[in-house]
Amino acid sequence: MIQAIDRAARVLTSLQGARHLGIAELAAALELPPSTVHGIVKSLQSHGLVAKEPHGNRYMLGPALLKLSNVYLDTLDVRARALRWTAELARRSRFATRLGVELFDEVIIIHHDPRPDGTEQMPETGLSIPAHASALGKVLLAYNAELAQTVLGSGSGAARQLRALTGDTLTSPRELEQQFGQIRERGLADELDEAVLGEASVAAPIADRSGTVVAALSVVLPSSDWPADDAVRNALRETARNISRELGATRWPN
Amino acid sequence: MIQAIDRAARVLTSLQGARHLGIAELAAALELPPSTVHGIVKSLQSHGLVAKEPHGNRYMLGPALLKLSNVYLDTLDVRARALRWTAELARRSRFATRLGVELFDEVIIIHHDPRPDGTEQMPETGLSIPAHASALGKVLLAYNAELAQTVLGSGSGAARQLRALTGDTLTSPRELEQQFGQIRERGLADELDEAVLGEASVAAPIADRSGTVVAALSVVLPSSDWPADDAVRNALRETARNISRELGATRWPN
DNA sequence: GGCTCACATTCGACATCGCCGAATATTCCG
DNA sequence: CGGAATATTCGGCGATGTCGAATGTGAGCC
Repeated sequence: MIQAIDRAARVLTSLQGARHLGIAELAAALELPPSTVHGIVKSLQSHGLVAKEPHGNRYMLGPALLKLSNVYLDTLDVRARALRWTAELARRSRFATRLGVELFDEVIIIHHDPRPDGTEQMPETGLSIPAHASALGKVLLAYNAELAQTVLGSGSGAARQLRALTGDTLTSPRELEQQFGQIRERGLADELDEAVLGEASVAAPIADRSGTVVAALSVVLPSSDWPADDAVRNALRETARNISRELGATRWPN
Repeated sequence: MIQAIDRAARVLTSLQGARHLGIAELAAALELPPSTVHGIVKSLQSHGLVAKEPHGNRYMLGPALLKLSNVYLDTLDVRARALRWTAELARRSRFATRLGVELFDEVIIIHHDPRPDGTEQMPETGLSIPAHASALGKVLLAYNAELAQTVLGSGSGAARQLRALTGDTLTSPRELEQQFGQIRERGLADELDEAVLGEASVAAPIADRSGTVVAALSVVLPSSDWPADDAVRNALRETARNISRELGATRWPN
């Protein structure tokens, strides 16, 4: 791990959490001398990765990130191939759909089709949700033991507490692990009020050519509509299968 | 400029251009030994800024960029305040609108309202366009001499050629500079087929509390509808003014 | 309006940290 | 199954980034 790059990344992460920070604040956050932080920030700034706020002397994330992230989305094969299918799923199910991939202990939404009822809804692409608190995340965890290991805690019976987002968030690794067997069996994961109150979701795995689960697809429904009826669950499973097939998968988990 | 961070940023830029690259290809692009590049890439990877492609051994941009860019957009004051206004402008003008900020010699679109005719349109947020080939860019250049300096070439009468995107792109710094006076006078910049054939646009500056132009707003119209009629031009100017006012500007350029 | 303080920024010397070449492991070809 | 191209690991030398002190700058207070 190259020290300077590690520090630079931590600067970006700090700004991600705090939006606007001065050199001194950053220095405190990273436990480094201000002059050191200044050098890092200047380097990042010269590439547009951070920007100085117009008239203050604090720094914020920079516009280059937007360009990079746009290219990132374009390079994702899963996403490109999934778009048509998810739109169709949203239309048929009358619910919003999400496509997510893993980012450490979170799921990041790489595509979102709003619920097709004509209401204005905030686009969710780019949002990230703790893996253990979402149907998307549970799918990714259930099919990736290594990831589950790192998220749920170090190995054996460690009763590490996970972060609760609502009163219904499952915070015990054991409870979650118990769900994984069922998820693998049914090819679907459920979640009810675990990330956002009033919101539930069902997710299915998407596999690539090698059979690895590379993404998850979910439909999001009001908690009052939970559990989703079989028509929706089947449509979801079918859609995930079709996307997997398009990625070259010959067998898939569900 | 810290060397390691500079190199890391150049890795990201290379991946931005080429989508997928192996260590050897990256090493060639940056003119560095492969082992050096490997260290850099590994460091970036450990923060999710680059990712190894699922089964090849090439690297691509990573999901952390998406999360960062999402926060970047949330951080932008101009954007938050402009949203309501641009939606209204799109509705009234019946054209698509764009909000852009400067990123070196380009304009990056930080918000896009699709043309409200119900057709499916690709979202343009995150797209970047060379500053000299867009109405948005011309506005930003006209009101920022320092920026114009660096984009149009080093000072005096250097006849540096700018990149042509279409046959109609203005590639001579002199021609562009001549437009700037008019732009400042009218508070509007025009562009016709200079970035994309068949597409024209008109843009207006957005100023902040200190009177600095921090963003530009444009309406995009089919070339066949150019020049935009006065109703549209006035609505555009009004909208830009309203946004500026909301940012605390007491005087604005147009 | 002047003074003070806190913060950002610059600079240079020391020592650390990352760079690179060679060796090894791995993957992808034929 | 063999060979080549590529990714990856490792360690010693030296360039590079780090940090403390000095300077510049702005804001807030009396």
